[in-house]
Amino acid sequence: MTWTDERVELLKKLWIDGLSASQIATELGGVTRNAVIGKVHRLSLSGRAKPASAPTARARKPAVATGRTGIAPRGVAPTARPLVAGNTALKPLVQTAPEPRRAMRAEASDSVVVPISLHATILTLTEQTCKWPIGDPSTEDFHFCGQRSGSGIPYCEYHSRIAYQPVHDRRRERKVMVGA
DNA sequence: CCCTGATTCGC
DNA sequence: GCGAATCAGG
Repeated sequence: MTWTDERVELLKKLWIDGLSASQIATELGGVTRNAVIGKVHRLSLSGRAKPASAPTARARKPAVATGRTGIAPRGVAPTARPLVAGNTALKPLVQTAPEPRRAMRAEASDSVVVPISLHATILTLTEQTCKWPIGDPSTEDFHFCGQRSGSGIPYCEYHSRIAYQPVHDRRRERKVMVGA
């Protein structure tokens, strides 16, 4: 894949919007997150909202006897305000989020431990983190479970039990949904 | 483990 | 210029 003007523009937009490198890579397609990060640096777009943090010295190699000696100073000028982004992206998703209905009357104390919330936000969710909504979407404390979920499964083991309540709730019908 | 971004350096 | 490999941190 080549970095066409359009792709670069989209990259800039998404990066500024606060998406992670991997998310952008997925969005663009044909590139890895490393490619995205590399490009971001070449474009000097790095450090998008770092008010103040320790310089955290970083060096990949022990710097053996190679020719390099000095460390290129990296002047990071904190200028623009953070401008926090992301809130708007939460709305649409929330509406689609499943309702945690009180279906779990059985305490589900089988063997599954009630997961403690990791306070995952829309930005920290991935394809393998539990997307079970917790709290009131209209309030600040709203978040997602965030537990590790199985590959491709949207919820952790605990919430999957709640989400996928078997229809045969001891009723006479036994339309087993086999197949998958 | 999974994920983040940062950096280096062979290509 | 590009980005895999690697690092450091959460």
